[in-house]
Amino acid sequence: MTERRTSKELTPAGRLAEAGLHEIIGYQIAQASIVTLTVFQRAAGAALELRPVEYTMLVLVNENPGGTAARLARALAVSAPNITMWLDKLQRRGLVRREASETDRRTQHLYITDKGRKVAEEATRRVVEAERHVFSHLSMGERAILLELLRKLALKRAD
Amino acid sequence: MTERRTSKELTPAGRLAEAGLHEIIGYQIAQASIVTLTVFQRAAGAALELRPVEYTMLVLVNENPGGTAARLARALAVSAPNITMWLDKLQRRGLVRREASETDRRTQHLYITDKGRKVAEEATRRVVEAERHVFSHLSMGERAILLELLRKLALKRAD
DNA sequence: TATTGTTATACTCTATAACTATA
DNA sequence: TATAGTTATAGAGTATAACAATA
Repeated sequence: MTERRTSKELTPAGRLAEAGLHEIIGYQIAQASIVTLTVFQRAAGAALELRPVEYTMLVLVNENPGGTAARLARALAVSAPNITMWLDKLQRRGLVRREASETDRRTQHLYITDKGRKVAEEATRRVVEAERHVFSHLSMGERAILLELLRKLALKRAD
Repeated sequence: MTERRTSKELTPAGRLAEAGLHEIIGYQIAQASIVTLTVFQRAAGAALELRPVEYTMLVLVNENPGGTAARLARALAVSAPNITMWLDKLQRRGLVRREASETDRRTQHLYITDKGRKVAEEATRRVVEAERHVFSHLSMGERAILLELLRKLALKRAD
């Protein structure tokens, strides 16, 4: 009676009943992130020695030259001491550069280096390609809708 | 030129340009999970002293009485030593119960306690209510589609 | 040989507080 | 007073290997 369940009612791995979690967005997001984190790690993280947060930082610094560490920390929901640590790591590897501000001497402006840009672009190529492959069971339309709804969800973040 | 961007092209928090990440599912999932983790923590985690993984374990054990720790670990992508630690915690609080198997003496069957069931149900009530409120800018249809697509995404997990 | 579960241990990452410097 | 950034430190969570018991 409880054994003959359709796969839609079972956990993606482990085959456990999960009806009570079916409508909980947080659970489905967590399950989905297991996949996306694995995809990132295999496609780009391992080869380029980048954590997800490091990759995101690189891309954001690349697209927002002169941005500050504080804004980066807000965008990624990472604490101030934490962003310092990650920036230290990226700077030691020569991927980003810190520059003292002339107008506000407390802040520092962030810039990506040529090396950093190459790494970021290579990582993006790899991730995009890997996701295209792994998620090929979703149509282009479904992927577009998913991305749109995820963005809408994330808009609920406190600024 | 680069300042007057529509909010759709900026990070949900911090207001940084993110065009290069726009089509990356992993990034959008990560941003969305910042929201859902916060919602969980505020609505249920803090009051009931439950981590997301603990809540999920409770629900899955409740729905799969007699299931084993190994299957639970697979469902949650948690390592074996890790599931032992989490089960220890839940058992110490009297929320789950371990029972030696009679057919396979290596395994142990997991059962939720009455206390554990109450906690799980209370947590679910709180999370469902909180998500309904926080994500009210999504229509019922949009939420249904989002859940369906997330499930489809998560199906790509290796078993 | 492979699997279940546990212990031991080191490592990564996070959270908090305290501090400096500046606005 | 508030903010940007750093340092110090403790704690949470994870990963790995090694192990015992069983299949």
